[in-house]
Amino acid sequence: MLDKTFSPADVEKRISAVWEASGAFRCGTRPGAEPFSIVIPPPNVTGRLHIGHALNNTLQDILARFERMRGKDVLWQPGTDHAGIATQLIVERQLAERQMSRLGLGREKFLEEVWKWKAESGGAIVEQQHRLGASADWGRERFTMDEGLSRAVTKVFVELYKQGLIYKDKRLVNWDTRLQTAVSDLEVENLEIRGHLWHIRYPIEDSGEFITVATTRPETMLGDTAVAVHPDDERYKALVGKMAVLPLTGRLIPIIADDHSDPEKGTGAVKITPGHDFNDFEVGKRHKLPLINILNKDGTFNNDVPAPYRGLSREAARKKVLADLEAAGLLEKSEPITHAVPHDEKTKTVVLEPFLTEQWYLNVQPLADKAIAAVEKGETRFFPENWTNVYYSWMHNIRPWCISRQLWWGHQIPVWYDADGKVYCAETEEAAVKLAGGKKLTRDEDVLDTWFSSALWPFSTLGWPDQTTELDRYYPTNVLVTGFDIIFFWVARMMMMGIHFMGKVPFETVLIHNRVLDEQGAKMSKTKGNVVDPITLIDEFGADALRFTLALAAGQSRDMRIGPTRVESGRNFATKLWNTSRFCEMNGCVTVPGFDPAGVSETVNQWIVAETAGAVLDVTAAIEALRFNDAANAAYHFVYDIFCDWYVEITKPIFQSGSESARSETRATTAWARDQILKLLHPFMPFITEELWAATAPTPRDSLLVVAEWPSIRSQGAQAASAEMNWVIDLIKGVRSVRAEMNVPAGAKIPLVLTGASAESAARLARHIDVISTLARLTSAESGPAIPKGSAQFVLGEAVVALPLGDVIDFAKERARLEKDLKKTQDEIARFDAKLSNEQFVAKAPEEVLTEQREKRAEAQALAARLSDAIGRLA
RNA sequence: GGGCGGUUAGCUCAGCUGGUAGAGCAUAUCGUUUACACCGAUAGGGUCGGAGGUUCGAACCCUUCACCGCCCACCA
Repeated sequence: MLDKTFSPADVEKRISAVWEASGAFRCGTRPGAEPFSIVIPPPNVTGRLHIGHALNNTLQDILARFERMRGKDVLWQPGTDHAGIATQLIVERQLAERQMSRLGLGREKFLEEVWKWKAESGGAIVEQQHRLGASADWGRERFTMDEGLSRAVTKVFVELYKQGLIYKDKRLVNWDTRLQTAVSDLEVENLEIRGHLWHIRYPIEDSGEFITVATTRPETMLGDTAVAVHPDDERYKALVGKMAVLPLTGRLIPIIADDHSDPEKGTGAVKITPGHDFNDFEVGKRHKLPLINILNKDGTFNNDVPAPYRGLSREAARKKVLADLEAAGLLEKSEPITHAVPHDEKTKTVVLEPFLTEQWYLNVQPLADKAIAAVEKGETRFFPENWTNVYYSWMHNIRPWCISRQLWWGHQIPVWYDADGKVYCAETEEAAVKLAGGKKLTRDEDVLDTWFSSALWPFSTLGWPDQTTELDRYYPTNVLVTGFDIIFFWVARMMMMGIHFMGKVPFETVLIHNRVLDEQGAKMSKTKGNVVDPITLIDEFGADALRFTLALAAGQSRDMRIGPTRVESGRNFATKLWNTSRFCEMNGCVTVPGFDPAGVSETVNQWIVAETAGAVLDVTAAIEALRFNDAANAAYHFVYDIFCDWYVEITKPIFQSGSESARSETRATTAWARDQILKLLHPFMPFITEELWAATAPTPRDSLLVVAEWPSIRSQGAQAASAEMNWVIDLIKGVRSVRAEMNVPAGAKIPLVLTGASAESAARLARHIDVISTLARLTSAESGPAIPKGSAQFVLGEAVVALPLGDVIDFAKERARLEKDLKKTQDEIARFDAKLSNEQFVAKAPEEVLTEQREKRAEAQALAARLSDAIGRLA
């Protein structure tokens, strides 16, 4: 017997264990079956599941479970990412709390600490994925720093190096002054902030004149090596070639002409600081200017600036430079402006500086060309399609990828140097030493960008570089499910690496899902404190409720809003499902082995079979089309509006007073329909459906629901049955509506007379009299020739339904109600007439539209006639 | 500066190839009839952001404007 209420917590825990023990999530157990594979976007191993993950994982799980039920050999590949910077930062912070430091520990000890932290916290997010019900092949879980994946990383690096695509270069990078590592362009976020534009006078050598430059970063003037003006700028033509005296340093710097200078901006003269500005670096190269580095790695000023500024932070230096310029009378003015300043994309802090360092770069251009072509050829498709443009625009403007990081946590670069600094790139130290002819070598200290290993995920997790059977069977994967924020970071790079190393795109479809916002539509962030924790939601409402809510919200728009009130309605739906299953159980609706839905003879059963078949088609088509919201909606509508509201209600009088054969057929059909519902909902709500699947069967089922067969239904006589049941439903609805408007007490039973009815309608009434009487609360229901006095009336098809209410009826009210309906109908007719008398419309509209309009007009006409007839009879 | 989304019922959103709008939540009224008050019945509620245009016909196509949001860019 099912409990009175559904308690998700107990059930989820138990069912999880059952699935795990059954091996249902394992790939490769269905040898002949068509493979279907998805790789999970690996979350940060030490992270926590956030609502975005919950959405992402839910959608993947829906696909995995759906395809598994359709008989495919499903591999959903799970795993986690080492997340270099984020993880290293956390561990450094923890060390700081214990008065220890990374540098103090040294590389080896520090890495031990990180591994320890990974071991401690690394299970958490995977545990959370389990709680969500993720049906990944957990036995195959991978970590980007696993031995096998590390081998893939090394091999890829070495190959790319040999191909000349990886090289070392000394140029400006985005330097994180806090972590003291390079970061890639993608990790920089330009944020608008309020600042000032300072106008500074640079004296011209041997003259009393000045040239005024405008800058938002006055402190960098200490590293200026030129002033640039536009070649065509008449104001400054005479000054080109002269020297300016750089204030505070006394250095002489040339005034040069360069297109970079924009006469419209600032003063039209721009200070050039090649060591600390990307544009100026280029200008410097063009004009062979010296490059002065004025910063230490931590962002403080170094010894190449005049003594008073040495050791100052950037902020302090700015203050002092401005004060000193002011004192020297060289600060002309400052105007407040808002301008974009590079921030660290994760922490939103101003820790980045353009900084001259030597780094490893990957020339991605040739890989990008192939990756673009693959999408153009349709080998990989984005869904929704408009994300293709985002992919293209970035790929078309791709720049060399800075892949080295000055961190310790990550894949150490497989490069060794001899005493002369000569490079030996090899997969192992032994191989490098061999290359070097036995010389003593030291390894490159740096590690690779985290995304370098993530880029290999679709094949490294399948065993590459070994030629495994999994690689053969599951690559390329079918669909990648991810958010738009990592199209560049991850999707694009997987495309490039996949094509380059596997010769094939890594996935056929890229499903870009919504970004999750809070209920007010704000981006969730820890600082704002509006983060919705999916685990809290699961605790409160159950995993099924959360999943269903997420699926329902997963439309094609860019964002979705999620919060407790929405999940609550998902919970209510789960409860509904639970309760309707209890109803089935209480009425002895037990699955009948070998039940043939096409063989039922009761009209209502034929109807529910047809409706079920329709729902199966809708849900199936929607999931296939990756339209999760449509799929969830179709299932919801069927369960709620068709099964619970009508079928179950209609079966009540049958169970109570139907014939033995009708009752037994209806029991079997109800059980069957409930089973189909459990199947349809399983991808969305796996726990409760699996629980009900077992609990509603008197003897153990042939299989768990998770591996049950996805329904495909044929039904017969559907159209006639549907027409009949829809007529019955409309009749009941009509009565209920009149009762409500006439304020007939809910407890009061009333008689019904069907007048002007066709033989078919009369027969329908007779056939379903029990059902109609119960659901419409009638004392009697019969066909009759005339409308009794004192009747409320409504039109049903060709017939008029009369409800003789006697004293209860309020004639004024009834008249008003009917007149309102009549008015509405007449307006409709007028609209049809206007249309149909429009020659243009008649001439140009397609025949079927015309016919349809004529039919609708005729219907409305007939309805109007009956309504006015009814009104006439009231008098 | 370039690009992309969005603007539909009080709120959150559907509306796939053009035939004058749907759901959930919320609201109102009624309600304990064999599951379910995490419920049921009934009802109200929209000039589909504005303005033009194409069309017999536009929420849907085109132009333009407005507002909101996102992404990219070498914005001193």
